[in-house]
Amino acid sequence: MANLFQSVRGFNDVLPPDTAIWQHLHRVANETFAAYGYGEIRLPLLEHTALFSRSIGEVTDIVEKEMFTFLDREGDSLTLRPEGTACCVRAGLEHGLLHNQQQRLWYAGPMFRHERPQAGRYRQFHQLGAEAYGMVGPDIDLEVIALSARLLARLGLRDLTLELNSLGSSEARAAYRSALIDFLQRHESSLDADSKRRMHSNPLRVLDSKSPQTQEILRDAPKLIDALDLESRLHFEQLQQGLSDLGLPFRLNSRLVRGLDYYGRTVFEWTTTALGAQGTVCAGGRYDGLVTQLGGSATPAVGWACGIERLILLMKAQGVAVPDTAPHVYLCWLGDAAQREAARLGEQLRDAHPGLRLVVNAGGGKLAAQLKRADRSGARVALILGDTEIAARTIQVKSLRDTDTSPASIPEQQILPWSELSGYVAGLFDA
RNA sequence: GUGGACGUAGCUCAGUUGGUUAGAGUCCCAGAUUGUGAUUCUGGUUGUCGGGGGUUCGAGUCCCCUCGUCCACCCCA
Repeated sequence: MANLFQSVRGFNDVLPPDTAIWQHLHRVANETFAAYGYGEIRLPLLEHTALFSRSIGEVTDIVEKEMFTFLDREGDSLTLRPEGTACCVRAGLEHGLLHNQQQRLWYAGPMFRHERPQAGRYRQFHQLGAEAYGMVGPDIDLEVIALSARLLARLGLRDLTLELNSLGSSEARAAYRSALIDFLQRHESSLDADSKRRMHSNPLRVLDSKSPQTQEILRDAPKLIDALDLESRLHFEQLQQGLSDLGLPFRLNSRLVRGLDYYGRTVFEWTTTALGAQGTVCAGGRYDGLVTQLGGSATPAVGWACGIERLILLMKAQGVAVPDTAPHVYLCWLGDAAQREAARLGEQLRDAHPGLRLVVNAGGGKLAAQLKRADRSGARVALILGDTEIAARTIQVKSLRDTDTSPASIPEQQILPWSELSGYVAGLFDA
């Protein structure tokens, strides 16, 4: 059947088997951020367009061609947020969170970029981010990286690489930038087309080029690491020392740069080879200039963002176990009297056991059909209530799964008086 | 945004050089079993062949346009 409507391209639904993974991820994120004293900030999806063009950079691809921007009824230019950091700084300034103080914040939610969709890259995608304000030293860089490492580990992800680089102070970077442009101009004829274009718009990104020929030329290019100012070099060395102290392995990558203009000094990425071209799962760095750029007083800041869809793809690829959400119990009934009794018993059991997941059969059906639903629901046991049971104030308990994991094995089928039902059910979960 | 592959039942897919009424498995429903699932057997339902246009006596099959998915690039989380 051809559907009358379908979702907008790159905007996806998340359906029940998958929502369990999303919920698990959010639960783990919540706990991990709490473990480091980070508070959640909830931000609107829509901002004034200028917020992003001023922070991300006028000539970046995001601002030039990827934003969902429109005029509202009053003629104001609004944009669905393409990233969270600028929004977070805006909120921090608006509510006075950043002036002369420290803040540890995190956020999660949808972001919007008008790109050609691909697995792990959608027009509405979701990010999970950390932001720390008001701390200059490498200790906070270390903290946010350790936090990201712990989050990824708690999600059960393996074989990730932490890549690390320093972009230096803005002065050092500006000097390096012109040195690099000089170098690139001398080799312009040998560069690939993309790099020629980027040479002027964002020369640092040429370092990232995938063209082997360009990479060959870049071997003789001036190195960013050699251009670092003394203070940035010290900062970077102390961060590396800290990572070693915590036993967090990393790989120095002098080609690691950022697409967004506001980064300086520390930049890092967690990458995987398991996701094709969408290999970056988490990326971040320091952006000491951003708060000033958006009208606040000078405030150092460092943070990162994870792509939730990519984390979930990776969790699936690596077969990460997610807590079971199947019901514990499926209650079958036969006849009108049993139906009423089943509804009453179901509510009673839910009162007694707030963690219990219990489905009461609905929509009728003969016992075979009800048991089939019970089986397909994933429930561990089915309860059966008919006229015979009601007369005796009992209920039949039928085991639907092999329970070889529990030493006190459940007999396949037994009859329990109502008075013992609650105690029996308690043994089915939270073990 | 650029290049390429693919769209057939709810799901996974077959469908010959264009040829009658488009198939399989699975799922779902019913029965074998008036109250016992997952196994078995029998029967049944499910399609504007992504959409529109064209060529043809005839199009799932060929052509054009369009929408969508995927892969790579670009970019990025």
